[in-house]
Amino acid sequence: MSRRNYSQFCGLAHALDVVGERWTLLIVRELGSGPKRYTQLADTLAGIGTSLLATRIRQLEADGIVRRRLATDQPSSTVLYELTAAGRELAEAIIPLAVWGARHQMDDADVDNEAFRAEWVLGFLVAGSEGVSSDIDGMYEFHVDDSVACLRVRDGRMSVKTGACAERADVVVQMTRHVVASIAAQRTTITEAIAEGAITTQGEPAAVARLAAIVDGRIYSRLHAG
Amino acid sequence: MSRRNYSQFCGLAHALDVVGERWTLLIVRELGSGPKRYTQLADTLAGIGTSLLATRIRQLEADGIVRRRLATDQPSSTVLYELTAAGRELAEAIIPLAVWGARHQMDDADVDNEAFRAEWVLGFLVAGSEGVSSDIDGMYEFHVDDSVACLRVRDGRMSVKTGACAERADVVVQMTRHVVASIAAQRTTITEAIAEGAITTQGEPAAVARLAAIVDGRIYSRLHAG
DNA sequence: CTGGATCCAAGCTGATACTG
DNA sequence: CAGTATCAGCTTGGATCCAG
Repeated sequence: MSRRNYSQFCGLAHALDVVGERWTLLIVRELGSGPKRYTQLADTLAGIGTSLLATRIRQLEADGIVRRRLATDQPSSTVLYELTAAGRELAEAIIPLAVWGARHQMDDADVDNEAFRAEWVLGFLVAGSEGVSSDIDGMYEFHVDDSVACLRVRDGRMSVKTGACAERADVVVQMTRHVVASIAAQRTTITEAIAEGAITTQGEPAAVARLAAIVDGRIYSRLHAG
Repeated sequence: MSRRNYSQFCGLAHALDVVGERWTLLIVRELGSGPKRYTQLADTLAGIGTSLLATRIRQLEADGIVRRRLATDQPSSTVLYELTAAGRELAEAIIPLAVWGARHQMDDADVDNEAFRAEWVLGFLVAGSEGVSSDIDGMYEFHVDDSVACLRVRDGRMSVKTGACAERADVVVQMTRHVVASIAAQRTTITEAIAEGAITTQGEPAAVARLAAIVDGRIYSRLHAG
């Protein structure tokens, strides 16, 4: 009944005792961009199988990382899964790992053969809140191929949500996944890509420039630090 | 032959394709505190089994995270495993996850029944280099129960090594694992523990105070941020 | 000291079928 | 829609023994 565990008095070992099994961290990633329904998770996590997904969610609930909630605005008794406070901290804690993966383990060959979502690639922009000055606020809508996600910056913190922005976005940008791949791999910057026309933008030029500064500054301070 | 993979164009998914299997990240953690021999790894990672360890090391080598090297100062042809540049970046990227685990998933009940090493608990002090002003240098030797590790701070960066400091340490501190557990869980600070006599110190009072400020400041800025 | 080989147990995948 | 149940087949992991 009790899961396999490492039995080491070490933060990493304890973290992996809880979220080290296959699929578990990807579920946390999914819920990091807003509450989701069971079938939404099953769709996005292609290959998990309904039985294993149910098991993983149960484990995450038992460990206080995920909470189930009844959607109030939905017609029937639709269940929503959302992160607890500890779960949100976990979702932030894995961002450096995601950035590492984007930088070191993703190459162009993958782009066309893999599943893709805009919110997955926005994730690495949310790398910590301390770098963004708290007077920059904004809603930025990203269209990558046919996928849409919303990046919100407020009070020096960033958050990502699946789908279009709820309110009107300050800036709407459109690009292909190949452009995203180039930026992730640091072969180009968002500023360059906009200048070259690889990214089309709608919105005030000042707001666009602000977004570009955030993203490029973020990427460089993060990845060129080491 | 090729490993199971998630097939998602996402940094986290790609990172987990490479280091998501059981034991892999713990091997990276071990090599984060200095190069190690095969048997050292096998000893520390109790339960892994020699065959699986060999497989994991081979995978990490193939993925450019670990490199093998012949120890020049050793008698025979002893092999040493060490992290590559990408591996060191990975070791840094998983520190927030380790901090999360220490904060949320470790409680007192574990302390006596689990394996323990001083370098494991020093790991969460190394949480990023940007917080330490670059004029603080020092070598701090930690004795926790019978385990010894060395924390070095230089040029605003921290690093952890297994065993006693190579050079003479500025400060030597001695404590039990229970005190470490209390600090990790934020039930006390290192400053308080020293004042109460739960930690004994050797070295100049000014250097001790500097260490205390580093550790306590680091913990609080990291964990009270969210 | 560094692993390879082996055997068995545990975990994962995929499919299908069934319930409130 | 939101799961649970089951089951066969495959892949991984664990433990022990053994070889260069």
